[in-house]
Order: sequence, then C-alpha cells, then structure tokens
Amino acid sequence: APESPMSSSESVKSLTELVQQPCPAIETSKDGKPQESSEPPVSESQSTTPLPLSGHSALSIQELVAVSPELDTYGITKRVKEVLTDNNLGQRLFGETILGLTQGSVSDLLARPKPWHKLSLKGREPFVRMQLWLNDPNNVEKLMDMKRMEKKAYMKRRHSSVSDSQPCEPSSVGIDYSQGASPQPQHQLKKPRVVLAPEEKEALKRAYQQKPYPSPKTIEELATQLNLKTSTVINWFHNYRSRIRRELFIEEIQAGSQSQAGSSDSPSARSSRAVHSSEGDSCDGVDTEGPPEGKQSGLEADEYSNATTKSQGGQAESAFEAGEEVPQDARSSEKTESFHLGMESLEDTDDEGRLKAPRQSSPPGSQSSGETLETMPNSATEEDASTSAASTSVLTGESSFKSKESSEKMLSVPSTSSTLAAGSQKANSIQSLFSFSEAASSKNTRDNTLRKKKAANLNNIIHRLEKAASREEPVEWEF
DNA sequence: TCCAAGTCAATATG
DNA sequence: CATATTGACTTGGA
Repeated sequence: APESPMSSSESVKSLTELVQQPCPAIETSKDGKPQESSEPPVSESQSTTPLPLSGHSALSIQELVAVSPELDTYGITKRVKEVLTDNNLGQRLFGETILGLTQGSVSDLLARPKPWHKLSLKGREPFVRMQLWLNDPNNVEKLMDMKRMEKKAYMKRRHSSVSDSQPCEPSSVGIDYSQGASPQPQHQLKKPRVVLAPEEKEALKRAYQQKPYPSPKTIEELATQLNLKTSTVINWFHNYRSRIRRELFIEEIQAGSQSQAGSSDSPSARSSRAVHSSEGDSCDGVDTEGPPEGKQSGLEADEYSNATTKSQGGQAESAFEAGEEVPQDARSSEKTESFHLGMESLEDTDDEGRLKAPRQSSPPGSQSSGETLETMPNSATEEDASTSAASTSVLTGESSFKSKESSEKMLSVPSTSSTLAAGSQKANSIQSLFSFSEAASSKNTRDNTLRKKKAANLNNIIHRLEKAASREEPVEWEF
C-alpha cells in the first residue's frame, strides 16, 4: 500500500490524530479504530517477526507511519528524554519494550534525531512509536511496572533457582531469552571487534577529505597502508559518511532559527582547494581550549566536518582537485594516486609509541610475510615519488601545533547543483525555506562557528532533497 | 555491484 | 549500574 491517494478518510483521520504530536491530549478519543493504546490485556498477537510491542494488530505501526503527519522528531526526542530521566527510566528498558530497539540505538536516536523528511519509512517508525507512547497517559506507569518485574525476575534468578517466570503481567514481551548457555567455552571465534587507533582514524579522515568516495583501488591502498582489512576501510567510509550527514541534519534542525547571513557562496562558487584551516579564531569563544593538556585531553567534538561531495547530476563539473583518475596533468606515471596518510612527523609528543595491538592480519598465525609491524612509526611508506602531487599533496594540514585534530575545516562546497533541475518553484520554495531571510541586519549572531559549514552544505542538502522530491514522496512536504 | 539508512552489539565513558 | 560511541551487518534501491 504505498500510498493511496486519499483514502479512507476516517480511519486515517483518527489515526492521524492519535499520533499528532502537539500535545493537547484532549479528546481524540473515540477513535473509530479499535486499537488503542493500551495493550495490557492479553492478546499479543505476534506478527510475523518477533517484534514485540505495541500489540494490536500487527501491521498497524507501519500503516500508521504511512499516514502519519509530519512529526517533530527533535521535539519528540526531547520530551522522551525528559520523561525518561524524570522517572528514572533507562534507555534499555524503553528501547526494548517500547521501540523494539537496543540501548545503543535508542541513545543514538535520542541524541541525534534526523528530521522527519529525511527519514525513510522504517526510520520513522521509532518516532511514531515514541509519539504514541508520549500520548499514552499510562506510559510511565507501564514502564515502571516492567522495570519492577524485571528486577523481580532478576532477583529470583540470581537468588535461587531456575524456574522461570512469566507469571504475571500483561504485556508481553517475552524478553529474555536467557542466556544460559555456556559462558565462554568454545567458540573463540568471536571476532575481536576491531578498534581503530586514533592515528588510523586520523589517516582515514584525511583520506576522506581528499576523497569522500574513494575508488576500490584507493580503498585497497588505504587498507594496505594502514594494515587494515579492506572491508574495515569500506565500512569506515560508509559509517563516516553517514554519520557526517547526520551531524549536518542535526544542525539543520537546531538552527530552526536564524542562520547567519552572508556567505557568499553564490552558485558556482568553485571549491577552493585550499586546505588551510587555519582558523582559530576566536570569536565565539566557547571554550577555545586552553592548554591542550591538562587533565583530560580534550578532543572535542566537532569531528566530522566537511561535506560530502558527489556530483551527480551533470557530469560536467570537474569537481575539484583530487583527481580521480583522469587528472589532466599529472600523467606521467599515473601512479594511481597514493595518499600518504600523513602522520608524518606528527607524533612527537605524546604517546607511547604505540604499536597497535594485535590486529589479526593473517589468521593463520605465522607472520612470516614480512611486513608486520611498521605502520605507525612515523610515516611508514609514503612517498614513492608521488609525483602526482599536484593534487594529492593535501595531506595533512596542520601539524606543527600542539595537539592534533583540528585538521578539519575546509569546506568544500558542492557547488550548487548546477542548474537546479527543472526550475520548478518547488525547489525555490524549499530553498527559500532554508535560507534565512529576514533579520538582515542581525547583529550579533555570534555563534556561528560551524554555521559556515552548514551554509556550505546547504546546497548539498537542497540538492538531495530535491532529488528525492522529484521522485517518490507523492505526498508530504510541500508546505 | 555500489550506496545509504537502520540497527546491532561490543566497548568506552561516566 | 547507565549512557555514548562505533565497526559491522542487514535491507532496500539503482
């Protein structure tokens, strides 16, 4: 049922109201629909999958999501967080019983909700559930009950016996699949869980800045140079890209208000190769860090930066440096670009010369092959004449300063999608929606630290939105 | 196949 | 204990 253009009005309507976020809480009752909120009673029809929750007719959630009006994801998470903390309810419990998600996912969702229009149907589900839960007058009580029960069960288990539980309680959730089974006997095949060293992450980030979408060849190279599995590098890029994207969305949400002005960036601003990030600047105080050292090393947040670049749309572009293959110059020994993941001298200071841990490189022990260590000790490979330098030279900026990081910054504007596809006013309206407006004079507006970044990415975001809009999403977001 | 979006689940932190 | 982070896996689309 992908959409049926207006359809059963009433049922849709009642459902819609059910979800409605504004709070009123008033009536709405009467629902023509039988479902409702509570589920205390019996029936737990489990639908196909083991997905718990919200009982009632299985399919409902998805249907609800399909007809749900736009929800304020940020507002919802904010309220959920409040309710949870006020009542001392944990994310784990909430996630498992209300959303059907694990603690980590809940944490992520609550901390970084994506705007409604950027969510897929699946991604909207948790928000609809949260809204439903917020609307349920007994929500807290129910969770508290669950908590109690869980505790009870736990005590019992640890205390005496075995037996099992399942006595009372409404709701279902048969959580607990015990874990009995052997603690740790056999399988040592438990993958160790790769943990990238800070230096490795740094190197990857640098590589990302040069090329957010590395070619297989490049990936292979990176993997080799860092001594990581290819899949790890691939996964890292996927994850990093998507997490950066999310950060940007966040800013979008929070900036509900004004967004600085200025920023030239007119269409067609070519990216600047630039690397510099010098920055520093003050303004905006905000911590500004002081002594990098001291107790805790800061390592602050902003982390991700710069945008994703992808020019799709017209192929004209020429994008920017990074040459991809086909660099116009730089031929000579094609070289296939090699990044020297910087790391050069840096190090200095700190660190113990870490040698990273046991990466499993080759399963079958016998490290004969040779290379084994090497890796971190400064620089490691690198070079080879890298004539191609022309572009790749970017590596590392910075350095020479105390701590590391801060290498970021470097906005690369996707250069507005040239010619917005089909002029369509829709695009315009959307654009205007985002781009600030009034408040021209504005005075202070301090705080734009990353606002810049945001502005740079705006185009990219718009581009994507537009792309998405062109197809699919028959309804929704227009005004 | 690649990619993006969602998640999981092990670990890190607090 | 709880919450936050993050590499890997899963799903769904081209």
